[in-house]
Amino acid sequence: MKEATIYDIARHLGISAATVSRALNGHPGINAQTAEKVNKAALALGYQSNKFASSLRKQKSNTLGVIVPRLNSYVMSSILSGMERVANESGYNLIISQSLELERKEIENARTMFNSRVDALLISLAFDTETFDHITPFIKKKIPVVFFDRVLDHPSCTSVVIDNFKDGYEGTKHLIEQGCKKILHVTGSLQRNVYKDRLRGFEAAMREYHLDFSDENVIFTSFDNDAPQNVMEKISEMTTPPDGIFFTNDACAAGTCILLKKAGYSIPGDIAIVGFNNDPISKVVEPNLTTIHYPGIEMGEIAVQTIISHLEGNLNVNQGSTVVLRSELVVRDSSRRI
Amino acid sequence: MKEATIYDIARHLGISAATVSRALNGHPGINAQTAEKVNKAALALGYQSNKFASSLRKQKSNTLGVIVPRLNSYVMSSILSGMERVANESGYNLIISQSLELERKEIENARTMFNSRVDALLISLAFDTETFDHITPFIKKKIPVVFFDRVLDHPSCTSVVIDNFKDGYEGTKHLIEQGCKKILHVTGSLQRNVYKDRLRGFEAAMREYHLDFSDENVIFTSFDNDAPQNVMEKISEMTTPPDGIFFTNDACAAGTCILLKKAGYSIPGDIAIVGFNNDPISKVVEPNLTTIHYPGIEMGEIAVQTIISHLEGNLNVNQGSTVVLRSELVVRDSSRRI
DNA sequence: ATGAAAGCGCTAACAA
DNA sequence: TTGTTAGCGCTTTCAT
Repeated sequence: MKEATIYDIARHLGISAATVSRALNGHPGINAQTAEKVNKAALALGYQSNKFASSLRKQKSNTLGVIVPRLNSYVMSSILSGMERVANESGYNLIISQSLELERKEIENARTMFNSRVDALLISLAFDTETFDHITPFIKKKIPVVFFDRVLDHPSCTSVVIDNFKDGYEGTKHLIEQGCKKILHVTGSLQRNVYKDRLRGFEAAMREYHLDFSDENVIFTSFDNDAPQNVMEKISEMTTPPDGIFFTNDACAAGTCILLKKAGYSIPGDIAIVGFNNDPISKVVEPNLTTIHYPGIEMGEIAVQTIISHLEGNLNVNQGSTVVLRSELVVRDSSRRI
Repeated sequence: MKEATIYDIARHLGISAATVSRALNGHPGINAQTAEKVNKAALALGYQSNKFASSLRKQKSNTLGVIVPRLNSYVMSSILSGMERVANESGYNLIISQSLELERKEIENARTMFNSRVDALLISLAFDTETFDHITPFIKKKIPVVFFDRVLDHPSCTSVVIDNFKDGYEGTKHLIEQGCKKILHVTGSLQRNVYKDRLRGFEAAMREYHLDFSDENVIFTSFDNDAPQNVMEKISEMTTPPDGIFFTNDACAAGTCILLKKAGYSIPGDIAIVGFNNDPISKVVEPNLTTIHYPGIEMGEIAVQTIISHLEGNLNVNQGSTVVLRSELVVRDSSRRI
C-alpha cells in the first residue's frame, strides 16, 4: 500500500497540493471550509505528513540534539526528563546521546548531531573535554547551542547553570559553623566549571574563616563505583582524620558515609558530612545527608524553553547570556551538631 | 555560506553527481582513484551529507524511536543508557520520549514517532495503557516493534523481559523461608505484565506453602513520592501487622523501611523486607535491602541489538519471540533472619 | 565505471 | 483565497 501524499488529497478534492499543504499547516488566509475538507480527506486517506520532505524543503528538522555525559545518573535523568517534557509539548523531538565522559565520544556525537541537522544543540560536557572544535561548526552555521550544568563560557552560547561557587561556599560555611576545622573536599575534574567553582567556593569559605587550606584538603575522584572505597583509603592514610567532608556528589557521600560508620566514625559527631544534588539516596542513608538541592527537572525545562524561544525568534534571552537557577543548602542530620 | 552538495563536488571534479554519491557511499564498482578524489574534495569543501534528502529518497531514517514511562527512574535510565550505547555504535540515532505513565501521552508519542518515520520502535508501556491501536500503524507498515520491560504479547512483536513470575516467586519463597507467615505484596498496575506476573509468582509461593492469600495481602500503589506514607497507613489499619513485605520497587521499599523503623518495627526482626531492581538505594538503606537484580543496561543493549539485526536483515531472532534476561535474588540484611 | 534523468513529498515565491 | 511552478539534495534505474 502506497503512502498517501498531499497530491492524493489534492486530486481527491480537485484542488491544488499547495492549498492542501497550507490547510494542513493551519496557514492563515485559507478558507475555513477548504481547511475542513482537507483535514477530513487527510484522515480518510490515512495521510501522514512526510517529515523528510518537509525538513528537506524547510531546512529545519524540529529536532533538538542533546549530549550528556551519562544518561543514567540522578541529575542527568532529571534534566532529560524536564527537557523531554517541554520539547514534546512544543512539538520538538529529542535526539539524545551520551559521551560516557569521553571527549572522543563527545566529539563523535556532536558530529552526528550536526549531520542529523538538529535545529539546536544542548550539551553538558564530559569530564575531560578540552577542545571547543566540535562546537564550532554549529556556531558557524548559526545553530543555537545551549550549555547546561557542565558549561563553557562562550560569547555566542547560552548557559543554564546553578551558582556552583555559592553552593560550594555555603556548604563549607555550614560545616565550619558546625564546628569543623579540618574539612575535606571530594570532587571531580577541575576541567569542569561545576567542580572548579565549587572548589573555589570551598576555598573562599576556608580562607574567610582562617582555616588551613591546601592541596591536602582536596580529593579528586571520577565518582565511579569504587570512589567511596578510594576516599576511605585516602582518609586512613592521613595522620589526623578530617572532622568534616564536603562531597560534590550524594551517591559518593552516602557510600563513604557507610564505610566511615563501619570504620567506627560517628557521623556527624566525629565527621560531619555534606553532599550535593539532593539525590533521593540522601534521604535514605543514615544519618540523612545534608546536601545542596539541584533543580534538575527545572534546568532541563529552562534549557529547552530558552532554545525554543530562540528558534522561534522570540529573542527574550540574548545569546551569550547565562541563566542561573536557584539551588540551596538542605540541612539534615549528617552535619547537624548544634 | 551555502552548504556544499554532491553537485558542488561533482562540478569541482568534472564528474557526475551520481558518481559522487556512489563514491561517498562506498558503492562497489567505483574506481578507487575516483573514490579517493571524491573523498578529498568532500573534505576540502566541508561537505556534509544531507540526511533529509537521503532519508526522503531512501525512505529510511537511521533513527530508532523509544517510548518509556519515565526517563528519570533507575531502571529506565539504565535501560536507555544501554540502548544509546549500542545504537550509537551501530550508527543509529535515538529519539526518546516519555509517556509519564499516561496512555494518552503514549499514544501521542507513538504518533509522533510514526510521523518522524523512525525505522523501528522500542516501547515500554505506561501504567494504564489498554489499547494496542497506537502500535498497529507500525505493524501495518512493517516497522519493527520491540517491547521491553513492560510488554504486551503480540505475534509480530519481539519482547525483552525478565522472568517476573520467577522473581515474584523467589522473593516470596525467600521471605517464607525466613519464617514469614503474613506477607504483604506492594505492587503497581496489574494492567502491566511486570506487576501481574510478580503477583502471580507471589501467589504461587504463598499457596505452595499453604499460607493465607487473598486481596488483603496486596497493596497497590503508583510508586509516587507518597507511596511509602500510603503503605504505612494501610499497615497501621491492619489488626495484626505483616511480618514480611515484598515491594516490587526498591525506592518504595527503602522509603517504607525508614517509616517502619520510625514506627518502632525492627527490620528484619518484626518485618522482613524484599525489594526489586537492585537500585543503588538498596545498598544504602539500613538494613541493606534484599532485592531482585534487574539487568537494565543489558536489557537496553539487547533490545537495540535485536531490532538492528532485524533491520539489517540478519533475522537471527524471529518476530514474535521473547528474550528473557537473567535476573536474580540478592539477599541482604533486610530479610535475613537465620 | 560513469552519466543522464527522474522523482522522493513538501513548501514558498509569484501569479492570478 | 487559490494555483503554478520550481526546487530542497539525494539515490537509483537505465543507458552508455
